[in-house]
Amino acid sequence: MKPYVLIVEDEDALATLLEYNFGKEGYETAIAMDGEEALLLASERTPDLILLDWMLPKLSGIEVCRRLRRRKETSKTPVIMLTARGDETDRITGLDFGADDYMIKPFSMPELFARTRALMRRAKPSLLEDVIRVGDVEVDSQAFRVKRDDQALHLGPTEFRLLDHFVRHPGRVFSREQLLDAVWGRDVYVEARTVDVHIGRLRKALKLPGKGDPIRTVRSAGYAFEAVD
Amino acid sequence: MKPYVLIVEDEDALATLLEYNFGKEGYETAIAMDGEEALLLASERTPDLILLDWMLPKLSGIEVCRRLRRRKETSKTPVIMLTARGDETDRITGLDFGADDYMIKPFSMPELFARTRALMRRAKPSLLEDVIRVGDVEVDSQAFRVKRDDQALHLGPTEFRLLDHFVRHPGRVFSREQLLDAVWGRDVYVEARTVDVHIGRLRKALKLPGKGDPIRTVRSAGYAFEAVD
DNA sequence: TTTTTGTGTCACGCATTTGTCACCTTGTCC
DNA sequence: GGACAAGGTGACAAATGCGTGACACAAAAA
Repeated sequence: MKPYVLIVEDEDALATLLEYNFGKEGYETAIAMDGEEALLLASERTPDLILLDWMLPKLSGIEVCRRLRRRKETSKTPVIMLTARGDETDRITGLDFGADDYMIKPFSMPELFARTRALMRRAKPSLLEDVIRVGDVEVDSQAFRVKRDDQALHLGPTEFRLLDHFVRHPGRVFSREQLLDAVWGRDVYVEARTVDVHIGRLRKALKLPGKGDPIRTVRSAGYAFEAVD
Repeated sequence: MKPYVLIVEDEDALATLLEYNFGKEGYETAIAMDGEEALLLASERTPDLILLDWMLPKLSGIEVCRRLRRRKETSKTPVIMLTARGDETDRITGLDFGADDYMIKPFSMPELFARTRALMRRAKPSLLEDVIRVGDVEVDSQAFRVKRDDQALHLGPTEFRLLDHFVRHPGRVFSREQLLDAVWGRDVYVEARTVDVHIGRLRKALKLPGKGDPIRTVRSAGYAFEAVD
């Protein structure tokens, strides 16, 4: 559903400000207060964008960036460096340590959003698009509408978010835990089997006479959404 | 919605002056200080008009113009070139690089506004109009009048602003918080549920015998305004 | 002033949605 | 086939979200 932004910043005030503004702008956020926590959170759920402070306790921003790049999942995740004026500005400008962009504090929120969107558009355009089609299924996340074969369907909120997530990552298999993280949120506790029930409900809602089931069950692994015609 | 003007100008003083004057004239503005930023901003939100300096760092105005024309969204966006006297005036006069008009610095604001309006009227007349129609609902934001099926309706101020906002973004779902921001203002504190009450009042005010409800409730997400007949 | 109109909250009722469980079906491995 | 594990699903109580009438208060009009 929403793009997931990892904020790595040890200044409480700035971290909170970023979280507030990104939340309002429609992003899901998580905050890491130091480099180690950042790597941990990033491995728990792959972020769609990372805001990375240059000066950090435990591990420097550069080091975090380097390690993120070494991992397969985050090797291409957009990273925006946040630096204070004077932090070896020239080296930062080179961006030769793997960041995609940088902002010098203090910066304006609109500009940060602009760069954020630009980077995400480059990396994962589907995250910013409003209407996505997979096979005969069309999801409009701006109007909150779902169609199959131009037939409007009614989904509950959770089913909608679930489908939205699937449709943005077509073909990929998600475990129940991953789906819980992505659709329900990291903090709520729900039984893993609850996912099954919602998958069932989503299947029922997407059912059309003569049409196949676009959700594939991968035994002992999870579920995937695939195009059918 | 105000027309959105992208100002591409590297001279700080002129850029600020343009922003100030266009803001006062009722336009939304953004400033790009070089060619790359211009392309970035233009892709971020499609402008309704572009003021483009001829001499720019990184990418020349001509090159920017060419690239804008290549993109689908900006292929027909009006572009006014701003040139200093002597900048190969003859070639510029040809306008063969894709601009729609040009002004030689220093120029007079009223003349710039006149050309701006002329170009925008040609490209997108609806932006200059005050009355917007969605389905059978007509809103005149200048005269503060609302009609449905040519039947004049009476709305309170808040209902009017709410409808005005909706009508400018038909089909899109807005959360209560977004509506509070857009209609009440970012700074005032009102309960989110207050939006519900006003939605109810707006619905009642728009009710006409035999006519459907143009406001759609999206459970756990917000409200959207849609054309009905 | 009195009257009218508009605004923001609240509380109650109702319908939908949700998470969980229990029981059933299906798949897999020996 | 039998035994076990994993997935499907109907049922249901609880939670959630929404619509609305009522009300107090403020601002504007008369």
